[in-house]
Amino acid sequence: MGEPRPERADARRNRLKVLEAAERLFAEHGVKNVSVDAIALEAGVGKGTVFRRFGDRAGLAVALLDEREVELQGKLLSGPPPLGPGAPAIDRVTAFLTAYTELLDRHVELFADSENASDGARYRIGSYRLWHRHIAILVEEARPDLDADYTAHVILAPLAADLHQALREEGFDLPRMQAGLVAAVTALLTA
Amino acid sequence: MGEPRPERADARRNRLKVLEAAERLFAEHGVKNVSVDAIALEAGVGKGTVFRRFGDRAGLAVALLDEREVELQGKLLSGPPPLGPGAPAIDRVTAFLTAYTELLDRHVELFADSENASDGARYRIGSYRLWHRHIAILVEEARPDLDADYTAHVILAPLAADLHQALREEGFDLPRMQAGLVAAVTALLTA
DNA sequence: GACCATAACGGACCACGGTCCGTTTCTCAA
DNA sequence: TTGAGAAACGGACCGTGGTCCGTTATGGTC
Repeated sequence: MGEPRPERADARRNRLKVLEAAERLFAEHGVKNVSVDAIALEAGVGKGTVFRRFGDRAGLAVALLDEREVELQGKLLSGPPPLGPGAPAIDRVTAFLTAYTELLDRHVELFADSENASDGARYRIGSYRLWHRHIAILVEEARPDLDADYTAHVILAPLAADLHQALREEGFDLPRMQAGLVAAVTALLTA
Repeated sequence: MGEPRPERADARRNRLKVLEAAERLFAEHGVKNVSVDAIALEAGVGKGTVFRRFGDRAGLAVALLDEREVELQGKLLSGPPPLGPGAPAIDRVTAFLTAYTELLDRHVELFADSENASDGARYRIGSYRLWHRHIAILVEEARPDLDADYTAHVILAPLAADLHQALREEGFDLPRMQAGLVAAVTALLTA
């Protein structure tokens, strides 16, 4: 890990152009109907630039989600309870699941794209790691007899974007899923 | 639903050739290092034939998994307890999860491929449907106060192949995951 | 056996994600 | 200001999944 050199001016310029172009095209045509070529074109940038910057298509989606996720992360780490510290574990988990599903529901397509990293990149990126650690700590608090690390993955699994999307299409609405999830996880964490 | 016309002789011949070729190549080079072109070539068949028959890459994986899954399905529906009918719901769910994770662990790559149907095809195919219905019935039996339909999806979510794969790579072994899953689901289904 | 409707075949073709590498732009220090 | 080294650019290029449609095999009928 060397020092992270400041971002070069042209790099920053292009990064913003790409993000902006992607947001525009995604909003207009739907995430999955927009190719990376199209984004590069709209941004007035070479395709190689997009990949250099974001790694792959999923990375671009991650970048677009980032600011919304960061907001939630901030609330978890230092916001008011029950999302932030200071409430019982079950309440905090419930608050997290509710907030996350809200976010997920509003940006399913983007999440779906961001989770599609053929290899398991999804489980290695920062935000998943953070959600996982957060939940694991709360599991440990509520049910020290369980395998907190693994159980946290179990709790996060139903938040997969493709499942959410499929269930929406099957007629489930958000409140029903939130209620179901909270009920399940509450049962799980109540000794 | 019209009558399903018997399979034509050449079609059957080619179907078997493709399945056989795929199995061979997958075993030798790893599922994700084998292209559909390569399979068609090895099978001595046009690429179009493969797609006509199996729809897409995921469909081919599904076909390869089919016989193993059918075996488990049979045991669920009419085998001896606790997998089959006649045991308490929790025991049946436990037995199912144990058996399924066994299967999943043995064929992760294939499962991963089969679940990669960019759109949510995964949740629409027969086997998922069947697992879901099975679990939903047992949830209903054990915890009639829960939303059985949705809860069944929650219980199946941790069985996603990409998660399983990622956790294996992170050092979790099968018994640990089985134990964790059974513990979680037991807690969930115990009122 | 000849004929026909129909289903299956197969490979050229396309779009897309991702890589590569010669060219351009930036930064910073002298 | 300039020059050198590093970093970023960008578009030609590649492999892959998936489609299309003219050609060929199949199996029933007379």
